[in-house]
Amino acid sequence: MKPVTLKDIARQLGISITTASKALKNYPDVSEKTKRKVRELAEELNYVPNAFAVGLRKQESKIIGVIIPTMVHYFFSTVLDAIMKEAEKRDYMVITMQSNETYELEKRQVDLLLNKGVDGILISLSNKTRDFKHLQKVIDYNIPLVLFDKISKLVNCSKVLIDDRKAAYEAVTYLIKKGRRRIAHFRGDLNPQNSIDRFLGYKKALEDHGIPYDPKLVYLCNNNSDFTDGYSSAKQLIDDHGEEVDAIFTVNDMLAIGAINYFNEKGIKIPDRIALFGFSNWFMASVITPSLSSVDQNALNIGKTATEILFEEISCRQKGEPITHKKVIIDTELVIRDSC
Amino acid sequence: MKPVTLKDIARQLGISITTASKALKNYPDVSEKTKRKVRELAEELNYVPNAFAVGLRKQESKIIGVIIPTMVHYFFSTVLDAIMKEAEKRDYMVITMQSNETYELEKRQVDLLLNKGVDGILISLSNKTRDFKHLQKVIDYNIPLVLFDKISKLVNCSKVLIDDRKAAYEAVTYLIKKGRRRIAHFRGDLNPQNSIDRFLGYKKALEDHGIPYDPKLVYLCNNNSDFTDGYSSAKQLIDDHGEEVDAIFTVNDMLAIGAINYFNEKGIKIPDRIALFGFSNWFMASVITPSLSSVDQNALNIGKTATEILFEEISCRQKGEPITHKKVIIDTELVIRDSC
DNA sequence: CTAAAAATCGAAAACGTTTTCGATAATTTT
DNA sequence: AAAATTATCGAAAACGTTTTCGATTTTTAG
Repeated sequence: MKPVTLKDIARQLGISITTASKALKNYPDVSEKTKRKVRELAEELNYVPNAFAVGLRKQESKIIGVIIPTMVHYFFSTVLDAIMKEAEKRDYMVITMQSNETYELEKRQVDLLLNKGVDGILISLSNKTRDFKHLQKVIDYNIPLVLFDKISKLVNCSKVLIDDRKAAYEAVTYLIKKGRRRIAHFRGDLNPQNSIDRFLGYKKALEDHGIPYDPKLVYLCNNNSDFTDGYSSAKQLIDDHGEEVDAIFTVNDMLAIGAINYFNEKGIKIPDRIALFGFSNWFMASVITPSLSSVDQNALNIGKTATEILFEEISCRQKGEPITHKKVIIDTELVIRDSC
Repeated sequence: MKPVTLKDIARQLGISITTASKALKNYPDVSEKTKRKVRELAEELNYVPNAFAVGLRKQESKIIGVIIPTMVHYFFSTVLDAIMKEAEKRDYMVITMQSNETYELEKRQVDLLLNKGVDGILISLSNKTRDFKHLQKVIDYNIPLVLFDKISKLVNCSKVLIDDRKAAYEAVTYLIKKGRRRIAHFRGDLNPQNSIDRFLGYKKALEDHGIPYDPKLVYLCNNNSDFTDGYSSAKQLIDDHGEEVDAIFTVNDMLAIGAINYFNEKGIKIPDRIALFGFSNWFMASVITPSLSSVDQNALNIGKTATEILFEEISCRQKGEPITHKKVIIDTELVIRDSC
């Protein structure tokens, strides 16, 4: 079974391919009668335009590309969900690629997407990306590009992100308002800007409320993909400081959950003896006992906004209008649960 | 900045487009000297073949399509991870679509993928899909199709799935071997075959070990996307049967975790007083306290195998060889943790 | 040195669509 | 009835690649 082409329709109706094409596109120089006949036959034969031919001719693919560090992650799969739904609304399809947190893959995937002729690209950068030539290439090719979540200030394009520093500040301030004074922080790796900003927000909240910042209360947790790191850091924290510490703000929910497991095991009461505040509002935060307070990143909104901006730029480009880049900060929200 | 074409290369070297193309494709009727010159210039100019033109000419897209009910789900995002990695190995890209568990979307998305000229399609069917004309269309178009996880016996194509009945049988048998006698079952909706099979496995395990099947111990949980259903069913179970019940086998981990939350709250000891066994081996199962025993579905293996079969069929089709459909059962594994 | 064989190249068609522009036919105006 | 206008159509080029096949040149064989 071969797909139906304009040629088939034209031949059956005894008209030219040109007229058939124009009839379907509702050109004014085709009679109503012919238009009707063409449309009816096209419907009957289930005609769909060949995407390669259209792409070749019009230089547009109706596809956008997305590159994320990893798929298997509540935040990213949620963002992707929003992206796909926005794309679908506009009859667009989405090619997704995983950089696996490596620069080489990310670079290669940008090339692949460009060569596929995608009409726009969304990227959340890998932690290891320090060089931006691959992104400059996208810009040089005049393909709309929007960075989200993991962005870089060095690239001249639209960006959608949250204010990590402010969000962390609010979370820690909440703990302080609840009477906590010795607040530890489990911070993340030094690379991604996010964890630095969250740390800075933590520090600023302490200072603004007259609580001295104590570096001995900050623990570096390198391995974010596992909750054992949170577990062992919690143990270390108790060993180091004993009864003194009354709260922990963690750079993500995984670490907090590791800590909760440790405290549950040792019979250390949450939140009475120690309170916890996570970050990301992972699905799991609502499921663990006690449930975990966390900062909601509004992943759906990030995905939706980034995609909307991308399509604005795509439409500008098609109309030949100049493109103005935007930087949008998505609001975060404190979700308060039993852990504090 | 315009992409480089064969024409550009040909002109700069004073040769024909034909020769340039053949040089890059290593045809035997091009001299080594010309080949070298073409290849060097192509490298220098960063030439990449236009995907539309290649697609139009060769009738292949180097893209496969994937339709899943939802992206935001540990199982599906893991399968997708495997699919994307297998595709990448073969220089293929993946277009993903979400049916959102509706037949209409699934049907529409199949059409969109076909019209995009994808070289193959992987689908995990929506719960609501009862009609398979859209899949028959794929087969009629001679596009390789592989169903995974949520499959249908009525479609003549390759399939990759687990043996739900056997897996449930093994899980319940494990509980019995551990001395449990009154084993309840939280079952899922009636629609997807999976939950029926898991129920049947549960029932058969009881019967094979001389434990009478008691329908009063089976609870229907409709809402799988939330753990409140597991919570309330656990409460109901205790209200109905009190001390009598000593284990629960749940159709998924979400329900088990809801139940754990209830038992933790009421001080009902797990596994002493009641044991639990989940299904899917969700990431969360290892994180909750007590950690949850579960059936691992081997999502990575499902994705990998399905994709491998798809590419085999794609390659057969290209060579004009006949395609033989396969049905592969992926092994599941009991992951024993603290809940039993 | 000629004939046959081999090596090297390029013209042209094809994939299916879109769009420009010129041609013809039908209609209206003078 | 002739001229001008309008309505309707189709030929052809273009998008960039691949592949067939014929043409030319070079090499080898006789």
